[in-house]
Formats: sequence, structure tokens, C-alpha cells
Amino acid sequence: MARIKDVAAQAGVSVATVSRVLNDNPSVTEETRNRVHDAMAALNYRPNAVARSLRTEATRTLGLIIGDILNPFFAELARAVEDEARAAGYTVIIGNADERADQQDHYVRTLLERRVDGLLICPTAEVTPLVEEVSRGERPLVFLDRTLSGIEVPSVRADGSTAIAELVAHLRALGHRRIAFVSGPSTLSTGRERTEAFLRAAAEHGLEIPQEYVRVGDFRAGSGQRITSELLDLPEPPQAIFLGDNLMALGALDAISERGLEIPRDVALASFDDVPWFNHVHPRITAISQPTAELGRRAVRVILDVLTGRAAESVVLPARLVARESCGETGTRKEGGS
Amino acid sequence: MARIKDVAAQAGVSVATVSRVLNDNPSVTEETRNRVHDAMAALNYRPNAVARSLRTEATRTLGLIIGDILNPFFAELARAVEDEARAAGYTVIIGNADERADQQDHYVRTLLERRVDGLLICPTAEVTPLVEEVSRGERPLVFLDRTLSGIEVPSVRADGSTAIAELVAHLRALGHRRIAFVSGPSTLSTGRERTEAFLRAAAEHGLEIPQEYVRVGDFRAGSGQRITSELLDLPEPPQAIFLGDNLMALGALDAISERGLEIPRDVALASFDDVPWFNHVHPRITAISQPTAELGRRAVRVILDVLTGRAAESVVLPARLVARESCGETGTRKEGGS
DNA sequence: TACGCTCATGTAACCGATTACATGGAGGTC
DNA sequence: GACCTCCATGTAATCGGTTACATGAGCGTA
Repeated sequence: MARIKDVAAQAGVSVATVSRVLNDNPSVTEETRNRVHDAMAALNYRPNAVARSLRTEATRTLGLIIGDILNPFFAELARAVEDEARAAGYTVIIGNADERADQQDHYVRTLLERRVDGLLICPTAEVTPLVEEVSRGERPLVFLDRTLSGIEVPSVRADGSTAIAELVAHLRALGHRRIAFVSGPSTLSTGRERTEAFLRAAAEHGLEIPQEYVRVGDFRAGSGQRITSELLDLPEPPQAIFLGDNLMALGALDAISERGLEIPRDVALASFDDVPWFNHVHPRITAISQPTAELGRRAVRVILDVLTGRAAESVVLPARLVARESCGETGTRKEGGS
Repeated sequence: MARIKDVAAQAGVSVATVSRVLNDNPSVTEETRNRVHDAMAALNYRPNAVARSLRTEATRTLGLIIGDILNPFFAELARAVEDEARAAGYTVIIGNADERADQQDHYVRTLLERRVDGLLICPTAEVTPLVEEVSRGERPLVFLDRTLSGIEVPSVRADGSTAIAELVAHLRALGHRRIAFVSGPSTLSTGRERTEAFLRAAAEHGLEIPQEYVRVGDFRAGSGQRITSELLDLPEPPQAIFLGDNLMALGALDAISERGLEIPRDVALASFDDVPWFNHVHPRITAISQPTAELGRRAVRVILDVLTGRAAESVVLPARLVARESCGETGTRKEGGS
């Protein structure tokens, strides 16, 4: 594979000049520049980014660690991060933590060794010593979607409280009083916050939520199914079930159809996290939609701010209710957009 | 950030010895090894993979270029590739070509500059000069999911012909004779092959498929919706519609419910590409399931074979029919697994 | 003509690892 | 005790770029 030295020889200039051409240094004559370009084409030269990174101490690479790429929420997040990064000339390495702290740490370690310029992490529940260490400034770090209490790092996330309040109002307006909520692990900021927002909203509407209606899942389909089954088997089952993420909603659909029940006639269903197919099935599923792509884009901008020495500010964007038919027919269909 | 030189000084040895410890070279004394480990811990040393790669000419990184991470099929593929690569000590850089040749080439270029050890590509329709050039041996290359005619490269893909024949038989058994097929672009091997398999199977069942029932989509939701609408508006609409991928099936669902039609009573629906939610909606959607994760894993193994100088053989795995209820009730439910 | 300034280009150190080869001490053999 | 072997460790070149600094050609001015 041709090196800069070969190009220099071919063009009859020094390696410094070739390097200048590569980096668009204006002090190179038009004529020399052309000779160098010709030489590069003739040799099919491809600059070695590894060598360049070693010297410049910059890889133009960002690391992104997400929960699971199979979750459409994270897929959309990853897609947005990649698009925005590419626009800025950066490459992204994605790591699937699979919601496991050890695997998250594996990627943190690998990405640090590869000297990524910055790290975007959707942290798992536990604060690991490694993440704690990195947060003290070893590399630029931004938390995405979730935060970790006790760790001071800029973060980009959605706030669902207003939307959750709207959802409770929506359910209330449709006549539902017995509402259950299946949250994510309480160790995750997203799990905790959604639970609190739900209980607050319920209280404001004068709804009494018995303890057995507030359940803790793990943001995976299996727990959604199991917990929904348990809820439906209660002596007094809830009239509406609100799942804390789209995967648990998937599981809930199973539990409901297993029992031969129909949505929304027999039980109402809503989900945090809107995903495309919610809008294409029957009945279409009411959900709280996060500005997922925008979160990804903003996260990239925040970390680029850190990289360029600008002040990095945390970002909180509002989620919004997308009322469809899975909680009952409202007559005036509020919104259907996907 | 501590370098190998600092570790050497701290441990009172030379950089060569530290390097030997890093690479598990057995010729280092137990005692020296411990001293070096202590020094690394004390300095919080992280080996610089960039420097290592420059010297060893290996990055232990694979590049993966897919159509779109938002498509669950590609997400699952990417996930499997990453898992298998991680198990072998490799990192994966994923590029979203967004089904555009120019963006595919952008990633090919970037990944080559970063000196990935191998390239896994789900090629877009066109044969670009760049891909053609790489295929001549510049870097190990394996095609995934799709192939490109005229380019000799090991490939890993699924063969759907048997499953498509089964699907046609299934539809036939349920009484459907007028079956439409919406394929992908004919420039893609997956588009062509599925169309041919469908027409062959239909002919074998003595079904006459009018030309207007065989349509070309673009593997995106919009075209599925548009084409399904057109099919349903025909003077003699099809009794069953078979979509060439899951996104077009999503669009078809819209077109059908827009018209107030019900599946499978008014029209039967089937899709190539099984995705998790097909099994959780009502009616559950009949689909042809590809061994997606296995494709991803095998692709990694093939490219590792190339890297280690072993003979690399192309892999073709069979897809299979997962008959559910969207084509009509069979009485004996054939299979429901997800 | 001599001097100085500008500017395109060249020379060489450097980034942080790996590794071929050199070195020298310990232990064995006669 | 001389010599050889083995083996743990050290020295220094190397990977392919970038860039601070040196150089010298060309030109203007007095």
C-alpha cells in the first residue's frame, strides 16, 4: 500500500509537501498541488488514518455505548448520532452494553484504548468504578438518555413528566380510574423519574393507585408480559396499563391476547417510547414519544462543544403524548402522526 | 496520559519488557511481570491501540456497511456481527449506507483509511468503481445478505426460494389464487431472486399472475403503502399480497386499514423478513424468516477465515416460512414462534 | 549590488507502540 | 576454570504520518 513517501517521490516533492496537500494547507502552489494529486491518483494512495491519529492525538472518532441496538429506541438514537457525527467529519463506534455493567465497561475500556475523541454513554444502572474514573476528565464524556446520580457529566435526555401527566389526564377523561404502571429498574434515572411523574399525576387527578399497580420491570419484553399477566390476574385488575418502554409493551400485548382480551374494550394500553409500528397496527397504540433523533443529534453537538473547548450544557427536551386508540376512542382523534 | 515509557521507568525495566508483558510473552519472569503490572496500575496506564496498530498493521477492527440500522433486519444483523466479533477480540464500526451508493462509498473510503482489517458490506444496487476496486483484493471483503453480479467475493446470504414456494402453497391451500408480489429493486440480488422464486412457485401451482400483480418497490415503507393502494384499487384486486420486506409490509398495513379493510378477511398479507412485533399484533403476520443472526455470525467467521489465510467459502442458509394468521386461519396452526 | 522580506518547500524530530537483534549473567559440562 | 548454552532483558529501528524550524529562491528597494 502506497505511503506518503511514495507519493512524494512520484511527485518529486518532499513528504511535508504531500502532507500539506492532504491537509489543505494554503501555502502550496497550485501547480505543486496538482502534481501531488496526480501522484496520489496514480498510486491509488489512501492516507493512513492510524498514523495520522498517532501524531495528531485525535482520531475523529466517537464512541457510543447503548443498551441494545435491537431496541428501536436505541437504533434511532444510534442512527441520529451517526448522521450528525458524519456531518461533522466524525466516525462512530457503537457498543451494545446489553444492559450489563461488565459489557458496558468492556466497551469503555476498548474505546479508551482506541483513543476515541469522546464518549457518549447511555449508562447502565450501576455506577462502575471505571465510568466514575472516566467522568473525572480522562476523556470527554456525555450521558445520553439516562443520567447517573453522583456523577457530574453533561447529559442529554428527555423529560417525560409533562407527557405522563397528559397521559394520565387522557386516561382519566376516557373513564379509567384504575391505572397500573410498569416502570424500569429504579436504579436507572429513566425508571425512577417515570414512576415519580406517574404517581404525582395520578395524585393530582385524585386517583388512588394501590401498591400492586406500581410494578418494576426491566425494560425487556419478558417482564412486560409477566407483569401484565400478574396485573390481569389480580382480583381487581387495572382498567389501563401503562408500560415504561416499548419492549415491555410488546410483552404486554402478548399477555393480553393470550387471555383473549381485547384492547381497548377490556383493558387500555399505553407505552412510553413511541416506535413506528405502534402507528400501523390495530388498534394503534397510544404512546409517549421522545424526540429520539434530536436527542442523538444534540448529544453529538454537546460533545463536540467539549472537544472544541466550548462550555457544554446539559440538554433536556420534552417528550409528548401521541394519543391513538389503544386507550379508547376519544371521538376527536387527537393525533396520529408517526 | 501514561505511556509505555512511563510504565517502564516506574517498574525499573525497559519498554521492551513492558511490551512483552502487554502481549503475554512468556519469556518474562513472574517477578518482573508483577512489578510491571503494579506500575501499570499505579499510573492508570491504558495501552494506545493507535500506536500498536500503526506498528503491527492490524487494527482488530471490522467495518460493517448496512442499508439502514432503523430496519430491524439490519439491526439484528449488526447485533450478531458485533457479538461474534467481540467474542473474537474485534471491534466493529457500523456505517449506514441508507441505500445510497455515494454514502456506501463514503464509508468504504473512511473504513479503508482507518485500516479496518476486513470489510463486511451489504452492497447497494450499483456496482461502484470503489467497491469493484476493493474486491480485487485491497482488503478482505465479504458480502452480506446481498451479492453483486460480476464481483467475485465470498458472500453470506439466505436463500428464500424454498420458503417462498411454501408460502405460495400455503396461500393456495387457503384458497387464494390472485396473489400479488411487491419486490425490491431488481438491481439488488435479493430483489431479483425473490421475484423469480415467487413466479416459479406460482407457475408450479398453476397460478396465473398478471403483470400488474408483480410490482417493484424500494424496500421502504412508503413504496409498500403506495403499491398496496394501487393493487387494492385495481378492477380485480389481489386476494393476497406478499411484500418483499418488513418495511414495505408496514406500509401495506396502512394502505389496508386506510380503506377500512380487514386482514385476512378482505385481503391476505405476508412479508419477507420476520420481525419480532409481527408475532405480537392482531392478526399475527405470516412471514418468511431469515436466519438473520446466524448470517451475521457466519459473515464474521468467513472474514476471520480470510484474515487467517484459511480458505473462505460462501455461505447460503435457508429461510423458512412462519405461518401465522394474516393469510387466513389454517385450523391447525402451523407455527407461532417468534 | 547589497540587503531584507516573503513564501514555497525541505529536513528531521516526534507520536507510542512492537520486535529483531544484542547483551550479559547464571548454570552446566568437561 | 574455561567455555558454552540458555534465557531474561535491553537497545534501537520501525510503522506513516504531522509540523516546527531551516533554507533558499525571487523580488523590491535604496
